[in-house]
Amino acid sequence: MNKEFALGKAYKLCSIKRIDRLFAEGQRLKAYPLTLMYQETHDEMEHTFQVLFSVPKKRMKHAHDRNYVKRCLREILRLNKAPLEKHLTDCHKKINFALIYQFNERMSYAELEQKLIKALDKLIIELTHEE
RNA sequence: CAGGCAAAUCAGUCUAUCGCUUUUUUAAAGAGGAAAGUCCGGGCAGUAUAGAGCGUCGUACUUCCUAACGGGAAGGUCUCGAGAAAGGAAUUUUUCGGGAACAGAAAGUGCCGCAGAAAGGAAAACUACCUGAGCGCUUGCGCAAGGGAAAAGGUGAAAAGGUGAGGUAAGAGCUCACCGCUUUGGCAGUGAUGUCAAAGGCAAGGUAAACCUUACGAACUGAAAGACCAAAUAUACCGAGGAUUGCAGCAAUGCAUAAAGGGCUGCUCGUCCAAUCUCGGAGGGUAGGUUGAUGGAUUCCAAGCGUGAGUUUGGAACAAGAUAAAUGAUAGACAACUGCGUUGAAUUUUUCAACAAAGGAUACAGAACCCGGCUUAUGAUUUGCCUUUUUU
Repeated sequence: MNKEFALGKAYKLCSIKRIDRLFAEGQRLKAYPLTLMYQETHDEMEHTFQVLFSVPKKRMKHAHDRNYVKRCLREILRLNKAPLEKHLTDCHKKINFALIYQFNERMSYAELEQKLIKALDKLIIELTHEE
């Protein structure tokens, strides 16, 4: 089976300690309506990055709306993660990052796709700059 | 045609591509009627607990159902609206549809604005009514202290039983009939209550969603509860083994080292204790993981019992288990439904049947230990009842 587009459990950032550290020490990258928190790491991981999706309850009151946005984000990342993965493999880097949705209403899949791809491009540029 | 109430059913299906979670991994399964609000009640778990009382909180017509409830079923009472019947009237009976925080006001305390003469002590005399000491004179009229009187007027949510008659100076349950009320007793009912009879001239108005009284119930916490496994690191503890020195000083001692002190002895050796190092064990326990946690007051079907909520017996089924939290995204098709139109029949407003362009799933909403309820949100269809409007 072609695993090119898979985004399984190993990609998920689950450890509470790592999440705490990410939010305490990580760097912030704004790409409205999304915010990325990212941090280079040396933890043992199967893949080049681990990610978590967050939609604040403050902004989206209903659970079904939050679920919808998270699903869309996950789906888009799944389909568009290739460039990021390639870059990280080339540089021999590993990162943890969080995707935070900072908008008060639901967006369509197409809109979100556009925004997220932009954000990922920005992230790659930032990572290059750091070197 | 529109609106309201009640009940029932459903909450899209299929295909392709790329994915997610779980498990017994060539495969199978994967959100709701409210998963929601977290408002009640239980299970489950931990902690506490001799018994009793006070306090606090909750509940409040009756009986029943239930694991339990503040939930439900059946019944009762009162009350509101509409209608009908009896009667001269007061009033009573009855039908249909709603509503009730529906225990106690004769244990005690508090409160009852404005209006009104008087609003709780069985109160109160403004107008009008009756009587009239006395005064004035035109001698049968006027004024009038005081007294009688709750019948009429007026005020109020409410004026102290009602209607009719007798009675009286005028009046009054003062007396009588009927109605209502209260008390007592009989009968019916498991009971709330109902009904019949007798007695009482009728007495202590409302407010308990004011304090309060009475009866019944409640120990507290909450799945982040609780139980278990357990790396790394450090280690009070246990066992085995190693090492126990160097420098300064007469010595005490000081310095160094991971550590090198004390008992037995005059001293050395030895041995014991302590300290220290290495290895092993053990314990608690962090990261992390397992469990709790999905087979149950379960669901469906049938039969019996019960007015009913329910319940008993038999048979069948296993139906999400995630944990920064899965159950999705994209594209297409189908279908419920709406139906521009076309054809046929009855007919010539229209009705019924068939075909059908086009539109076409859109509402409320996402399990977080599990159940029973309640409440709220909400799309569509069907059935029943009620109301309004228009047309014939």
